[in-house]
Amino acid sequence: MAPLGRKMELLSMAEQEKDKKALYKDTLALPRTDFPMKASLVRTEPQVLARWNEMRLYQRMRKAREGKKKFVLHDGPPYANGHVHLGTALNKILKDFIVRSRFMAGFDAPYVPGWDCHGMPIEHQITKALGEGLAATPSVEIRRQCREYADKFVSVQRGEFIRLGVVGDWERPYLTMSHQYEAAILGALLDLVKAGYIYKGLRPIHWCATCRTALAEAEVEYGDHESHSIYVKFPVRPGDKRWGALGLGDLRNPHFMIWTTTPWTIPANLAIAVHPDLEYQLVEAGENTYVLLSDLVPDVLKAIGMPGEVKASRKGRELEGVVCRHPMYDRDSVVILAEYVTVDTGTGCVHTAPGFGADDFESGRKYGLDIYTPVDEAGRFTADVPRYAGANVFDANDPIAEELRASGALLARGRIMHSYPHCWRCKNPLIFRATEQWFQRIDHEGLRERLLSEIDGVKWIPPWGKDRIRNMVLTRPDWCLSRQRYWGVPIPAVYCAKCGEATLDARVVERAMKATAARGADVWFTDAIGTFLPDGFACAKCGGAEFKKEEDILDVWFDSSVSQRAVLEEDPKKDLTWPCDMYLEATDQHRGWFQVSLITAAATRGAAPYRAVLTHGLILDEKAKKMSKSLGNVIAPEKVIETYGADILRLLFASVDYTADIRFTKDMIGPLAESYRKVRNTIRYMLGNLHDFDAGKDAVPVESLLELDRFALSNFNMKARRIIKAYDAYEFFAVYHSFVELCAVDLSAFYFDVLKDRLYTARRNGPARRSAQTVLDHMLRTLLRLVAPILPFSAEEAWGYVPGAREESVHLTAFPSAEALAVDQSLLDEWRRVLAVRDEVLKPLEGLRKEKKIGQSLEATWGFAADGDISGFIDEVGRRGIWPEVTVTSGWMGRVSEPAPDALRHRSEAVEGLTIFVKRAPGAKCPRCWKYDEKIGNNAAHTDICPTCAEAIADKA
RNA sequence: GGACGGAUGGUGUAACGGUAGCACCGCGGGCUUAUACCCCGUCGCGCCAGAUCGGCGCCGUGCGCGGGUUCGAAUCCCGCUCCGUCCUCCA
Repeated sequence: MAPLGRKMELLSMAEQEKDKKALYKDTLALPRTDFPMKASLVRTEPQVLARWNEMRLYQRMRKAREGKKKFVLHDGPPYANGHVHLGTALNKILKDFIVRSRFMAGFDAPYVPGWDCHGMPIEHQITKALGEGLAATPSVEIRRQCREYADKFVSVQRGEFIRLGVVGDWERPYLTMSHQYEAAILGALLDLVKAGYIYKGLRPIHWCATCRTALAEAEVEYGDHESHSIYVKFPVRPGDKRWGALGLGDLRNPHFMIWTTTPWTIPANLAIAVHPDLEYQLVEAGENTYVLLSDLVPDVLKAIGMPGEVKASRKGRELEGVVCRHPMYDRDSVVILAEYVTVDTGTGCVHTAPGFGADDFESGRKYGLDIYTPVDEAGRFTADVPRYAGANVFDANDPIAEELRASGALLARGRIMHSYPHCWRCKNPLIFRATEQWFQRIDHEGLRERLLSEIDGVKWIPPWGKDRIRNMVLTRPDWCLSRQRYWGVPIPAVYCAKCGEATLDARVVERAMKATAARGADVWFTDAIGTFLPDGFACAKCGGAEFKKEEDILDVWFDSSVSQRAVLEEDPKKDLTWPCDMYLEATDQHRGWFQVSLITAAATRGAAPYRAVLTHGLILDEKAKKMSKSLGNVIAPEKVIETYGADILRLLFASVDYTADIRFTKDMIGPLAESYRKVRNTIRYMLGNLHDFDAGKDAVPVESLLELDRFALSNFNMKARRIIKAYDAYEFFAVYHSFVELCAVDLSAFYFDVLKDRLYTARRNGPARRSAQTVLDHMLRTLLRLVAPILPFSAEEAWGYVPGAREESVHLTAFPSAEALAVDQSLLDEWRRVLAVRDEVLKPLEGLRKEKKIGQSLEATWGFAADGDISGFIDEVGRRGIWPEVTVTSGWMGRVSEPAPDALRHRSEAVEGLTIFVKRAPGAKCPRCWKYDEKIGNNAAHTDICPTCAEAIADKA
């Protein structure tokens, strides 16, 4: 241990050193800025929002591009129910990236957001709240409450979208429940009616006999239910030609055997379905022969308690067209083919009642069978059904089974527990029932082909979107437009009071439309039917003059399909265009909004309403499961915003490939916030070093820039171009990655690091420092603009600190033009080699550090030995005085023939024939610039600093 | 079941059919003139060596699996697995 006195002496020397340092520190141009390193986005973002609101940013942006080429992104309306979730946030943020970046690319990019207001989820909420009172509540009152509910969430969501930084016309969004919009819906319907697209047809739906209403899938609860289980035989009609052709004439008493859990549907049986590709066996049991699916023969024989003998077998396909006799009535039941026949339950011969089952209905359609639905609203058999007319269908199960047994048609009977649909409200079991609905034809006037050719003309991003929607359109059935609901736009059809004939008349629709334009769609419910009927209106079928109003409303998809008309076409300010430039929604909208909009537009306007369609994936949780409220795995955007800020969420959405589904996990946010900090500090560093720079006065012309600066500028411009190109292609993840890499690698790790010495120690207003500042100023202003669409809050905040003249908001500026981003390719090529050499120098410097011979690189110097091209190159670059700056060393020894004994040698692998020698730099450390110099003290005025520093402060101190 | 996607290190994202790269995280070191910042190294696991360059073992080796085409495939082809969307009156 050193004696005490010695220690004190050391201390005092250290302090002296410190004083000296402090003295010269004042002569340095260290970075200075008030732009905080710590973002505090949670606090600052609302302040930025307030400023935008005050300056009316959106309106200013529009004004700034008045008369410029438009880019119209048409907003797909989110549903006005509940709070914004991550998926909606992703959608709106991507839209905002586009609106802002198209604006900055020079387009006039209006954005009118909207909401989908009608529909089930809201009605569901309201009717649930009404409970028992629902039946006594007039429909207009239910609709009023729905409207109120929608209104509430429109304002909730509007606030949330604004908080995300989404810029747009929030003062006049469109609502599908506005009078104007509702009238536009009827306007579209009117066009379709006139053109002959609309017809009335049948469709099977879930029906609650107790509530006497149709149910949506969301209102259906699946729960255990004990059903009957019966096996019933259907005799093949004697002398049936198809059967005869099978060559099975010697089999006695051929029957098809079916199994069902709903005996009450037997009266409506019209067919028996078999699988075309499966094998069926003809099994003799007792007096009869039964057609059974081979795989199920043992099970069935066991169920009916009879031994059997296989006599023959046939493919299901061969059985098509065989005619059987109905076991209860003198009627046929024909054998048909269906893919949905399964091999795990029943007999492989499926009882088919087209009026009472989904699959049955489709099969019935396909085979042209009657959609026979002899059951009324209350679930009672109609007069059409002998012996059971008026009976509740569930009550009829036993008597029907009994009748079948009595006639010998019943082979076995039991009970079965299985999952069965129930009514969400009254909890009673549901029936499936075909009902009359309004449809839009898809094959009318060649519409389907026109849809397909329109699809070809649209740009789909990503490209496979085209195949997806194409295949959907290719096979989609007619569009069922009616819904047995309250909350929507009514279908202004009328029913003849006398004969029940339904009529959808253009004149009536037109009257309804006009009244709706003035007072909203409620008019259909409030006004007398007579006000909608033209003079002398009579039933086309029976001539009756008394009518009842249709109570069904339009599918809400029809509402949103009309937005291209209601919003784009009827825009009162003429900001928007038809068609628009882009629709942007999640991939599920290929079936949804993209498709319905296309159908309505093509049918009523003859073309697609969009030029391009961009789709994104859905948000998944960490286990790659879809985020949904029912799974309880949702992360609310607010959570992210409250903790990190909207810019972080936006950055995250920018960083991922949105074309695929996006897995969203908490641990994604940490690294993201880190990238953000990197970018923020890069910006802060530039701000700090421009505190005394005014481009107007101090900028250096490009040709006079130092070579390093010219290289950095060129390199920067090249990447800036790449980023702008990525914006043009809507590849925000490419923007993000290029941007972060540019900040971290090109700027922070190289240019800024190397530049420090010059910025801090060179003469404040000397050409060397001004040269660097000129480039920094260009970089800063460009960088902020490039990042503005993705980080609008931070970019704006930083913009406020940029010294010198600037626009009021970064969001009122444009991306730099190509000319402003000049690239000197030969310089870049040359510097690629410079940087390669630099990397080779850095390696042995690290070795010196490890040996504790140096701390900072400035404590070292280096030389080289080389042969070939590289040798001349390094010499040549050295003559321009570039090496010490680029490697941050004190001086440069040049070519070394005999390395000093204390030098560290590094033979390069990357650059052939190159060896680098590094060693501690000679001389003393200049307390001002920290470089080592042998000439310290040569200057009389400043005996303790190096000549360069003495020069730098000559006119100052 | 059908249509359409997705599957690269802890995370995100790249690579004309020819060395698996970049950023972030983590870990180690340096700087204190970007002062909770910045720089460098490392980053499948383990071991050895040492002025420096490094060496060895094991597993991975394209991280969904298995085949094929090719001198050579992450990249092209085929089959399968898992996940997602749609086919459903949720929007």
